Amino acid sequence: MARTERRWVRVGGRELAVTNLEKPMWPADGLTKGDLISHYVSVAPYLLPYLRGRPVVLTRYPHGVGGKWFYQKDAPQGLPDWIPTWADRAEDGRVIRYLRIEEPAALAYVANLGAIELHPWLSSCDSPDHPDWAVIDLDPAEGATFADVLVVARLVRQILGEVQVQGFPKLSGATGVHIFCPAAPGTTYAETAAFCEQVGRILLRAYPEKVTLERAVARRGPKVYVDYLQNRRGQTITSVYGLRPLPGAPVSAPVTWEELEGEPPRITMRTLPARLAAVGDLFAPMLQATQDLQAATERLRRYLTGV
DNA sequence: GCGTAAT
DNA sequence: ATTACGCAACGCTCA
DNA sequence: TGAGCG
Ligand SMILES: [Mn+2]
Ligand SMILES: [Mn+2]
Repeated sequence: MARTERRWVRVGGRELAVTNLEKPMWPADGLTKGDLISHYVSVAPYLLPYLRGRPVVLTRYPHGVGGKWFYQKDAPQGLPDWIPTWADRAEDGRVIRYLRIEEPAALAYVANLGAIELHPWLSSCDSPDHPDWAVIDLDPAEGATFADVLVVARLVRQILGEVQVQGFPKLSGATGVHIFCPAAPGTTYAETAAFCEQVGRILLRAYPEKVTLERAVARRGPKVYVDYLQNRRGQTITSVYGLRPLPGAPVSAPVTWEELEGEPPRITMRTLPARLAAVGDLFAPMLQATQDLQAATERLRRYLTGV
C-alpha cells in the first residue's frame, strides 16, 4: 500500500490536514475525496445555518461508495480542540459526545474522514427536547415509485394549505421527500410527531392505495410510508445540501412546491452550484418562520373528523 | 480513516 | 513493526 | 417477551 498522502490546507482561517484527495469516493462517477471536501466547503454558507448548534451523526465511507461504512455518533479520538462537542447522557449513565459542526473547517475535517452524509438532530444542543421543526418524512416502500412520493407530497401541500401551515420540501437525494414545518419555540417531539401523524392520517384517508402508516415493513405494501416517528429525540434526517452515497452523488436539496407539481430536477454534487446561484437557499425563510403546530394539529383533527 | 489494542 | 478492530441504538409497536 | 423498525 502506498503511504498516506497528506496535505495541509487553510479553510476559513483554520489550518488542517487532508489526506488522499485523489481517492475515488464515487468511483463510477469519477468523484474523489477532494471533490467531497470541496463540496462541503463550498456549500458551507448555505449548509451551516442548518447544522450549527445541533448534535450531528456522521455516516462514514472511508473506502468510498460501495465500501464498508459505519455510523459515528461519538466524537472520534483525536478530534481537533476547535471542533466542539455536546455530551448527551442517557438514563443509564452512558455518555455520547456528539460532534457540533459550526464552521467550514469542521466540514472539511469530517469530509476528510470520509463522512458523505451528515445527520443533524431536529433539535439543538441548547434545547434538545424541543425540535425546531416537524418533518413529514415520505419514504417509498418496496414497489412504490418516486412518482407515488410526488403525488403524496402534493397532497401534503394541499393539507398544509388547508390548515395554514408553512412547509418547506426537499428531495432526500435518494427516493423520498422531506417536508419541514417550523415549530414554535418550546414545542416537544411528542407534539411534532402528533402533528405529522395527523397529516399522515389525512393522507391515508385521501389516498389509501398509496399511503401507509404501517410500521412493519412487511405490512406496508407498495406504498409511501409516512414516517412520523422520525420526530423523536436522537433521530435525524439527512442534512439539507448534504451528499448521498449513491450513483451520481445526489444532494438532498430544497425544491419549490411548484417544482413538485411536475418532475423536480435531480440535484447532484455537480449541479448544485448552478442551482444555488439560480434559486439561492429555498429553506432560508424556515429559520425565521414559527407556527403553533399544536393548534394546527387540532385543526387537522377537526378536518379529519369533519367537524 | 484513524486511533488504539493485540500480536 | 505490522495487523486487527471498532466506529449507533432506542423506545415504541405489535406478534 | 421479543423482534422489527428509522
Ligand atoms: Mn426519508
Ligand atoms: Mn424515514
